[in-house]
Amino acid sequence: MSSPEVDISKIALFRDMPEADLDRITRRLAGTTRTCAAGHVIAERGTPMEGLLLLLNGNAHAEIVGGNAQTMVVESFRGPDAIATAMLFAPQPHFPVALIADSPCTTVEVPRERLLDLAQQHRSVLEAILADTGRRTAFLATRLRLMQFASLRQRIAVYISECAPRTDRNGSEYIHVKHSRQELADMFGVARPSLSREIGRMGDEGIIWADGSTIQIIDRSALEALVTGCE
Amino acid sequence: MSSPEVDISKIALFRDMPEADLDRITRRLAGTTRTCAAGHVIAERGTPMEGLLLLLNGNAHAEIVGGNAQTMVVESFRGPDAIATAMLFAPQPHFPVALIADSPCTTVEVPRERLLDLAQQHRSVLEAILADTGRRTAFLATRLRLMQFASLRQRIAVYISECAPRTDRNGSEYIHVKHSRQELADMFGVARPSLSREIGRMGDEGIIWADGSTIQIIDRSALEALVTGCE
DNA sequence: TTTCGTCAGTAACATATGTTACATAATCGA
DNA sequence: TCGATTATGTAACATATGTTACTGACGAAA
Repeated sequence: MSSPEVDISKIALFRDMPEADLDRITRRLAGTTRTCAAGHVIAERGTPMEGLLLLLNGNAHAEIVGGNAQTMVVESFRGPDAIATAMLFAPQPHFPVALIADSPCTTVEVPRERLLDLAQQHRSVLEAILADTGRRTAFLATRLRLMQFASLRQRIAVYISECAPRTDRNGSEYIHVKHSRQELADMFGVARPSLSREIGRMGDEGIIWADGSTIQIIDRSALEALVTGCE
Repeated sequence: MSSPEVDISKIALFRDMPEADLDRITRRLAGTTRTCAAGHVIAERGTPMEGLLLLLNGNAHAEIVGGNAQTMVVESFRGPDAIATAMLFAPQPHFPVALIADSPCTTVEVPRERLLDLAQQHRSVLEAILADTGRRTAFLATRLRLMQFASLRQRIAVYISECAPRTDRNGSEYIHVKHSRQELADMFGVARPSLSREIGRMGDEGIIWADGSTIQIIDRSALEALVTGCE
């Protein structure tokens, strides 16, 4: 393990930090990286957290696992990024979700005390940590509201309107879906056939038209009505 | 508005702060308190946050409001306490939930920059803020998991087993429910008749026996099986 | 006591989503 | 190109919960 593999300068948390400090941290972390093959579990739910987990490279996602095989994907990460910032300082810090590698991942841990030192020394780090935890809290609260009060149809509508649609020459709007139906279903927290059925119905009613990874927006106002209905 | 009404020394966030600093903050905040009558809205969802909201006295609760009349109570606060710590430093800080006064409330706001200063000066404040945000994130994640993967019956079982039961002379365990059925239903995020029905069924099956605000645990192992089934 | 309003239980029905199974289409490797 | 695997659409049925409406119990006010 040589130090060049550790490059934390691209992580938003350390964006405004003096280079000297970055170097010091990097040197300390050198040789403590861990790797994880694609598809494997980086951390299960409940794993105690000793420090801040940095995803140096590779992609991963966080998922909530139910009693049965059902899962819900909560968030996706592309390295380099800091993971689970918010939980690190909770009374008994542990991963609230399972963390799965989507591609080969390299990770490293910054000890908690070290991070606190940095936050006190550098206002930018302090603000970055707090901004990050705030962002994730907002995300979870929104997610909770959507899961509780929005129908699957509404969640689909929200998703589509968040994917910036492109307009072709004929003036019709369409989006390109970057996920399989199973992945979409996991993101929405429903079973795959339920998603297919609902997309089918929305097609029957002339709201959208789905063909593979392309979804065309037929009735934009109907779509917007669905979105406003749950915000 | 005289300063004695502002007493922030009981707020966990400032627990370990030197008295001199406490006094300084208190003096600054004097005269800027706001009051809110019972049942009224302290802050709607989406209200921009300028600073940290301190609930000096009174009780309040946070609720997520759906498109229809449905609501879900997310958290309850008893003053003095700090509210929505986590959101304050998000990119565009705003209340992710609605905040409702349960009894007459007095609140005051600590400007964000002031709080950042304190966090940098006093490690205890820094740790308290981070611990608080972490705690709430964990809470939301757990809540999300329960709402997504646990049936109403399981959520009832979790609730009951979290209410420390008392054992009477005959050895039977019972709990005292401090909420009306409507309040319980709101906490579970379901309609009141659905809750009644499920409690009734659990009674039929000999798991619990509910009589008004008293719930007796008949079959503790069945209850525990429900709880383990969703963790 | 009577009356009125609130709370809680219940039943009938409506709806959303899960579950299972199957057929077809798409993709990929040999 | 072929066969195998995987992804997707679809249908029939099961289940959980929402919705509405009614009833009785209880407590406060007249």
